[in-house]
Amino acid sequence: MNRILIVEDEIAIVELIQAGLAKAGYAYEYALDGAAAADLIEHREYDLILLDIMLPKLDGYELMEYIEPQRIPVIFLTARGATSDKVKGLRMGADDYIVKPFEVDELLARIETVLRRYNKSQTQIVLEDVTIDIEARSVVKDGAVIELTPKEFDLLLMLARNKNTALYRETLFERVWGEEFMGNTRTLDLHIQRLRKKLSWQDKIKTVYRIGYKLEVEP
Amino acid sequence: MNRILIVEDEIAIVELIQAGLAKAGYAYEYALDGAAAADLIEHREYDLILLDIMLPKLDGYELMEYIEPQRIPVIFLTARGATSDKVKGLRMGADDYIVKPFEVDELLARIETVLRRYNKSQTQIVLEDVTIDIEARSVVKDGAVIELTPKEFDLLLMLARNKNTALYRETLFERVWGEEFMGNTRTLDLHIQRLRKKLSWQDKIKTVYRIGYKLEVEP
DNA sequence: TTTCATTTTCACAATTTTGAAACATTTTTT
DNA sequence: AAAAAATGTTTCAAAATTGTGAAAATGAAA
Repeated sequence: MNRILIVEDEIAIVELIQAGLAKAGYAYEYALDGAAAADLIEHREYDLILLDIMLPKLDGYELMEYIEPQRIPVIFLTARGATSDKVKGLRMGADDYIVKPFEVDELLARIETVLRRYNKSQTQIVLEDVTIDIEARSVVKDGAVIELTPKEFDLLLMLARNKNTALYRETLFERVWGEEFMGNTRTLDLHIQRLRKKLSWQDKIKTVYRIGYKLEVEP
Repeated sequence: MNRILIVEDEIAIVELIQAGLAKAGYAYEYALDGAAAADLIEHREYDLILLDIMLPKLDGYELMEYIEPQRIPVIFLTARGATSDKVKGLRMGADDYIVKPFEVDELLARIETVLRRYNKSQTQIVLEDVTIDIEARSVVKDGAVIELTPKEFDLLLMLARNKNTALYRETLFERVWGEEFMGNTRTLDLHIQRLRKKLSWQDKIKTVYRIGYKLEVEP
């Protein structure tokens, strides 16, 4: 889950943004002035910062200079809509510049775009002690790489994307193998067993009798 | 020098953009309809595409689907300013979305931002003990120059720009060789082997069975 | 034309993945 | 409790994929 810092002194706008971020599934914190923001940035890790320019104590530009060397992406969020302001903000290293008032949906789409550009977006699925990196097609458990074959990986991905949902054997087979399922083979079972063994997930990959399988992890 | 493609059917706007790009020192070409654009994209290399949505023959969205797998950054440039349009464009994979009429200076600043984030403006890529100089087309490892042939260099660059991502053989072949991949040749494998040997990267250039190859380095 | 570096093809080797078969075990139904 | 149905396990060889060495093709430079 991506962590976002909101730096903004108008509490109404903070609340507006918060609601949007929560709905989209981001973790967030906020700071109401520049000094508080600097403090948070120093002590915590963020994937993205939403930054107002006009702030008490330390303004957005000053803060930007402080953030830049840390290479955390920044979206300016401000009432100053003059082209010269936008150019200044972007030249300073911001990744986007949104003028108030804005629509939350556009903000969310632009956040997604910036995170995607930085490869910080949803290329990873974390399930308790296991991390699946979809782009790298790798799986790490407790810091150790688990080698999976292509079919095993695809199967795991399918289970992971539908965690805590019982999936029909037919569904699993058809989606992973891309061909119709005729029930007289032990192929799917075999792959499930191999996954269970490799991940030590005998307990987490549950058999749902007469239905199929379910990956049971913390929600 | 970065190469930019303008896809836009209003000649007045093309001229406006051209003037800006020229002043800022970019190389550019333009297409007045979607079909012409697709043709250019197929035969030439661009670092960025400025894309109008409403176009004759093939619209911007359709073109976007064609561009996306090639990972060329795109800025939508359009009169459609509704939030839903912006969200759609950005979700499709665009890197920015600018509503007409716009100011050229803002466009230039946003182009700069996108190129900066894609490391397209950078001339060096450093991967642990190896430095790739894109302009000089040279590779240095532990201070010593490694001589690579053109194909080897292009292949390495492709892997380096997508480090820690498993790339399909088809993708690699098509992007490095610029022609369609028909699976019955060992050419790609051979070049991979040569790269591994020359860089002593047997362990870093991983084979991803049934998929392709992946350059695995520190993130 | 000859030369030389580069790229590709070919044939085969080595490796990895996969699923069939046969049988064991568990769960549900009768 | 027995029968039936479904799922789990083990083994192993075929199939698919990738690696490799030698030789041929290509193409630019001398």
